[in-house]
Amino acid sequence: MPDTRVLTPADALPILRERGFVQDCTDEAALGEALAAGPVTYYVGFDPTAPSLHAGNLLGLMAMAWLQRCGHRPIAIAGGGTGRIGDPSGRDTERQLLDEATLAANLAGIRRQLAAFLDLDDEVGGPRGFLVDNHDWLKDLDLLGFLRDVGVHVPVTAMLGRESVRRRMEGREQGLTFTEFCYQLLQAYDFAHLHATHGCALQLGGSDQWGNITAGIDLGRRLHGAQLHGLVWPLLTTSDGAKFGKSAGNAVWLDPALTSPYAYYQYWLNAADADVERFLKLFTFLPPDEVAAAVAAHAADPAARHAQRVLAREATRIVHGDDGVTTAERATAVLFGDEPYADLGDDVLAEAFGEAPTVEVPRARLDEGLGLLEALTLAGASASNGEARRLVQQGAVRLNNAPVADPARVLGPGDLAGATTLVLAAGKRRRFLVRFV
RNA sequence: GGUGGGAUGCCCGAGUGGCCAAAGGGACCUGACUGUAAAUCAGGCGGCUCAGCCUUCGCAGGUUCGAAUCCUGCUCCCACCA
Repeated sequence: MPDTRVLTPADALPILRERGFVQDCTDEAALGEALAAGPVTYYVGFDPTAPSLHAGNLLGLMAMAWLQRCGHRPIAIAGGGTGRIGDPSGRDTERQLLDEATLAANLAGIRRQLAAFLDLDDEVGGPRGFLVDNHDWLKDLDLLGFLRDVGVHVPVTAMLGRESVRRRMEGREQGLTFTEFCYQLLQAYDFAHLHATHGCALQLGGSDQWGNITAGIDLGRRLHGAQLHGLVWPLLTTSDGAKFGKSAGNAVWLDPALTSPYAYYQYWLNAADADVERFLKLFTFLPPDEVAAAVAAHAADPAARHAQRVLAREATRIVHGDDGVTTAERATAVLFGDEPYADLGDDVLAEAFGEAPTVEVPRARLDEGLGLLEALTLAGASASNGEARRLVQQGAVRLNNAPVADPARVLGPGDLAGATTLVLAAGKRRRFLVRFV
């Protein structure tokens, strides 16, 4: 249920604060006044080093969405220009540079995903908001002009004082290349440029971006006499210390081809009790009273995980729509029930297990008898037959949802759950389809 | 440039001639409990045709009945000195 309150520009800062997006900001009174005075154009940068945005980008996406709902005007920058350089903040080694084709593909993917959160115009400079690639203006900078017009306003002492630079300079092994050193200058230039060309007055980012953001505010003042604002959200961790946005060590992507709607839904459904309220505020558009209601219902009966279900449903809906939610919930219902699978049509299997990895094996293998261990390895449930053997011996393996305890078990045509398919499970959650063709 | 020290399984890190497929920890996988959680407990964690066998301890050779452990050369890393 989306928030049906009518939001005004003045609501922006209180909402962001209430929902946990504000770790720090520049002069809060001035920022509040600017936002209250009418639509403010703001920007958030996205790293184009991957073909899809991921859960770690959600804070920025949600913050942008709230601001737009309050009537402000978003600019999303895909850092196609700075992505060619690499931000030294928060990393100890020089980043790998990307080639042009990869960057172009990544930008296209990001553009599609932004549409789920923001209402953007197609053309740069549009009134509703838009996506730009900072490569568009950075590529044309000429060195002499840049040094004369911009460089004279940049005190090197400030650049040297930044935490990210100092740490690298003090590091015995690392050092810092000139290219990396200039990264903050380019990002600062972005902000000043967006102010000059589109009236952008606010930059948001993760708290690790604070230095880069204030650098841009400085440059905007020196270059254009502008008063710019900055706001950063906290870096997220989960209560059990795992990295936020990682599932079994893998990133949780927004692209359904990389992380299925089912897997995405499951990520949120598995949120720890201690995290769920925070996540409801950050990653759904539910109004505060509904968040409170979900949390209260959960506290009354933790085993039902009401709050996690609400979180999973709403978060999945934002990215994958109602259809994604339906698919994910249906798959969840079948996968976590404990009926043996028998006499199922292949279409039913495909529907229920569409999310599971599938391998195709020649039909003859089944007719002549296929060893269970080999089947597990073929399906990807185990890395070797030895591992498959261990899984069986530990009682982790189920065939069509019925436990199998014999490592020497041989699969035959009678083990099919449908016309061509059987379902192997390793543990409670990992399912694999084997299709015989 | 000199002098020492080191390179071990996904990561960290023991091991200085046989009892070593290699201690311990982490990560990860599985089971029990539970709520598809957390915490806890238990098992597993090189490969195989698995009570046995095969291949691993930077790389290449050598000594020995037998080497991760000793010797030689090579590659890379670290510390201190200059």
